[in-house]
Amino acid sequence: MSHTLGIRQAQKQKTRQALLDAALTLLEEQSLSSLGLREVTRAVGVAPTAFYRHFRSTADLGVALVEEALGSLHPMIRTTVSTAGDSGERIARAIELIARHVDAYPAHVRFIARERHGGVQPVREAIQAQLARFAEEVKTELAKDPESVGWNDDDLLMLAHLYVDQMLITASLFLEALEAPQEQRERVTQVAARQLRLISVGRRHWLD
Amino acid sequence: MSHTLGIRQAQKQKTRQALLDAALTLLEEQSLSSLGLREVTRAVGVAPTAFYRHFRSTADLGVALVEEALGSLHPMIRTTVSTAGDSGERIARAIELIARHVDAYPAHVRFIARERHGGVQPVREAIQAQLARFAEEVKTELAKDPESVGWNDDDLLMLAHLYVDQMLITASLFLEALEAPQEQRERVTQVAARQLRLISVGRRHWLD
DNA sequence: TGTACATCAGTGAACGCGCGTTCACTGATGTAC
DNA sequence: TGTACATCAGTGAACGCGCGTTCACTGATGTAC
Repeated sequence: MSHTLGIRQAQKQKTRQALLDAALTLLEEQSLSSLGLREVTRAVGVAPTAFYRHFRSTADLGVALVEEALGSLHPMIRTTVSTAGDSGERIARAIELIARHVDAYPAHVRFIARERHGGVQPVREAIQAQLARFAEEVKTELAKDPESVGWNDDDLLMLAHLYVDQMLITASLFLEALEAPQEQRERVTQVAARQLRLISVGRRHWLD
Repeated sequence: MSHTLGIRQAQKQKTRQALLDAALTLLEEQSLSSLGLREVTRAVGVAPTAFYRHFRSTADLGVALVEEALGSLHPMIRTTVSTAGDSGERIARAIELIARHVDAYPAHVRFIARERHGGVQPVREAIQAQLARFAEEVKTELAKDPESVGWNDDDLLMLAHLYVDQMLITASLFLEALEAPQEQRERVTQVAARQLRLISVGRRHWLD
């Protein structure tokens, strides 16, 4: 008994997704706190009142966008941290993954960077919550690493946050370089790699 | 021949400052891209049209706020980096300074964190420019440190950026903890100190 | 010092416009029998 | 399978409101003589 969604539900989801997509596009050039409900419905081609069938407000839509942008990222982050290979390879792989993600979902990345400290409280909180989850997951993976022998919980979490923050900084730099010449993107890659390397050197000698 | 400003100029500056102050207060709960010119003038108690005597637009006012928030920070940052003492003392002093700054100018700090990736391009660019200056200045101070013997320019700038980003992350954490119990503020202090310590360990062993 | 004119920060009315929200509605889809 | 009723995603008109910008203005301050 497979669950075919029903025509009505399927159409509703399609409209909802169209609203999310349109909002994300509009948010490339403004903040959520200035995004108008009418702008969004106009871009989709539905009546303004249709908006209310899906979201209470643009803030509510913003929270849904956080889920869309970050919800699916957990497995990727886990595997990136726990990937095999020596330190240099792991760093290169992680940065490559970030670069690809920014290429594939630039609007999502921009949205998160922008609204992390943005003017809409529920959205800020949703992002903080997801990032805290990331940090916990990174910590769990770090704990399994042989390099973490002798580390206490607080220090592992501290390091996990450092990695998560660094990931966002790097993503944000790639974003700024999206339409820049290849040369600049390579400079970002290099700087990000060196920063991660410095952190991993610090990690290796933490218990000295 | 001291330069007393003249009554007219003095009054004009006073109004301009009142507009900046009112805007900063309003921006605690929204982003610049949704800040209205009428909101600001209403808060000050002048006619909406008076706004144009001082700024072309709210974006223009935002750029002025960047200057106000970051322009005066350069000497503080220079001295913090180049301060004497062992590594632990320097870290504690730097974090103490950040905490005090956030206490003294919370609205400025929030504004910078919010608009660094915000929806108003000229403001974003003004912030990036100031942060790039900070990084250059930190690099210059780092270069004078005996620990930097053997470091090349790229690595020094990479480290400088790491410090600047870390400073913003820490400031932002203190901001979130502003009205939280003292306990949480101490946790922020501890995590920030450990992260800086890890970076300084990495720095010490960079050339191994 | 006094006078006549210039400057210009702030005013207040007016404008057209798009906003968020309400409401009763329509008609395709879903469901019960 | 066919019929009668229920559901509900999307509509369209209407509302009151605050927005940014224009314009000609006022009256205190500044300047030239």
